[in-house]
Amino acid sequence: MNTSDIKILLVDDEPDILEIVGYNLKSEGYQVFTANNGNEGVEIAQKVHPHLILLDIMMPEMDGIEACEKIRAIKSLENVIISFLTARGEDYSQVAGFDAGADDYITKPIKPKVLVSKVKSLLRRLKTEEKSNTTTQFGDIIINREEYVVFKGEKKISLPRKEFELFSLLTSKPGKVFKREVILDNVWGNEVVVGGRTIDVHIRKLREKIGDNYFKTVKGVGYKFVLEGFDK
Amino acid sequence: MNTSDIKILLVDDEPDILEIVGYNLKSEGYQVFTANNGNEGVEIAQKVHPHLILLDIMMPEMDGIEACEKIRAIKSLENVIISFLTARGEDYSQVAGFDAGADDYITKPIKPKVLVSKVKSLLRRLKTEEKSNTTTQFGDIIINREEYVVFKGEKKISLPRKEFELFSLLTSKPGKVFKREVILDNVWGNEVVVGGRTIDVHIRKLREKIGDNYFKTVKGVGYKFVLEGFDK
DNA sequence: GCTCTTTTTCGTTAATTCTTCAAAATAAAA
DNA sequence: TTTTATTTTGAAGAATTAACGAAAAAGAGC
Repeated sequence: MNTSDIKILLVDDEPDILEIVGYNLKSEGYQVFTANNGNEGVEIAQKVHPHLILLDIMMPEMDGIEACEKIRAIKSLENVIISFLTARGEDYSQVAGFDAGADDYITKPIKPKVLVSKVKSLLRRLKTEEKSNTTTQFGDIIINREEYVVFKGEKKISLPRKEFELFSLLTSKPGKVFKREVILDNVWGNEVVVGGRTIDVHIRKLREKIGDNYFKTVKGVGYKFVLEGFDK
Repeated sequence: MNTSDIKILLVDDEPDILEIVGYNLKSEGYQVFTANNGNEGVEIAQKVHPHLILLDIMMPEMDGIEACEKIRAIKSLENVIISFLTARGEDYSQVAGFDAGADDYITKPIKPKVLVSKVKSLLRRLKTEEKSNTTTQFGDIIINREEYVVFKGEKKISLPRKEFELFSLLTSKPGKVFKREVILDNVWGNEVVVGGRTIDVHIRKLREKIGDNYFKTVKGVGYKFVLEGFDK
C-alpha cells in the first residue's frame, strides 16, 4: 500500500497542533483529515474511514477517551488504529486510554521525527493484518477464505464458488464500490466472457443468502458491501 | 476514455490474421492500424503512438521479440501496452516475451470473444493508472471517491454517476475554471454526443444538492468550484 | 448416463438517470 | 439603453441500468 492511499485523521482542539502535525504527515505522503473536537472527530471518522486516528485527550465538547469509546462502538470502524496524543505526565490517561480501546499513545510535546516514525510503526500493522486475512469478521458475519465458508451468527451459509469469490471481493474492503469491470477481472478473470447481467444475478443470490441491506447498488458503477445500519 | 479514442496496432505477417483480428477490434470501436512485419511495426508505432500493440512472434524481417525490444527502447512509447500473439505450444516465446518487455500474450488460434475481452482487460490499465486521492475534505464537505459518497455536514448526499463525476472533477482543483470542453472530455468522454445544455443541467443539480454558492459560472468559459465565502 | 447444483442467459418490468427543449433570466457588449 | 450572447429554469421524454422471474446450459458427483 502506498502512503498516498493511507488516510489519517487528526483530532485536536489546538489549531497549531493540527497545523504542524498535519504538515509533517502530509509531507510523508499521507492523506490528512482534521477535526477540532471529539464530536467532530467521530463524525468525520465515519465519513472518511481513516486508517489511523490521532486523538488528543484533552478537548472541549467531547474528550479523547469518550471519542475513542464511541469510535470503537462503530462497526464500520472496528479496524481503525487509534493513538492518543497526551501531555507528558498525564499518566492516568494512558491507563484510561487503553481501556477505551486505544492502540498506543504519543506524548506531547510532539517531535516531528518521533511522530512520523511512530505513525509508520503503527501503520505497519495494516500490512501484516492484510496478509493474514484468511478469516475476517464483520459483526456477526464471519468469512473463512481458506475453507470457503461463511457464518452469519449461528448459521453456516454455503456459498458456491463464484458467489463466494464475489462476496470475498466485496468484503475485502467494506464500503468501497467495486466497479463492474473490476469485479469481472477479479472473479471471472479476463479469459472468460460472460454477459453483463451475470454479476447482478450473483448479487441477488448473495442478497438472498446474506441479507438484502448488506449490498448496495451504485447505478452505472458497481456494487459495494456495507455494514448493516451504516450507509443506508 | 472512449473506445474510439483508443488506437491499437496489429503486427502480423499473415493477412488473414490482420483481417479477422482487425475486423473484431474495429467492430468494438477501436482505431486499428496494421503492419506486416516487425520493422514496419516499429515504424508505424512511432508514427501513431498506439495505446496497445498486438505483436506476432513469428515474422520475417524482424520477429516480434526483437520488435518488442526496439519499441521498449523508444521513449515516446514507454507507456504502450504490448501483447504477443503466439501459437499455442510455442512456450519458449512466453518466457522470452516477458523478458523483452511484453505485458501479456494471446494464444492462437484466436477466438474473437477471448481476444476482445483480453484487449479490454489490457486497456483497463490505462484507466486505473490515473489515480487521484480517494477522499477529499473541504470544510464540512467530504468527498469519498472510493465509496462514491459525498457528505455535507451531517447529511449524506446522493449523487448519481454523472453528477458525481462532474463534482469530483470540479473539486479536484477548487478555484480552477474548467472549460466546457474540458468537462465534456472528462465526464462524458470526448466522443461527445450531448447537447451543449447538458452540462448546465447537471450543474443545476449540484447546486440544488450541495449549495448554490459553491459553483460559479464563468460566462462563455465554464464553471468552477469555490469554497463558500471565498470568491463570490 | 443420469441427477443435482451451479452458472449463465434472456425477456420483461421497474426505476433512475440523462438529455432535450423552449421560454425566461442574466450578464456582457455595443 | 439596447442588443446580443449565454445561462438558468421548469418540465417532459428518452435512454440507461438494474431487479426479477424463469429457464437453459454447463459442471460435478454418482
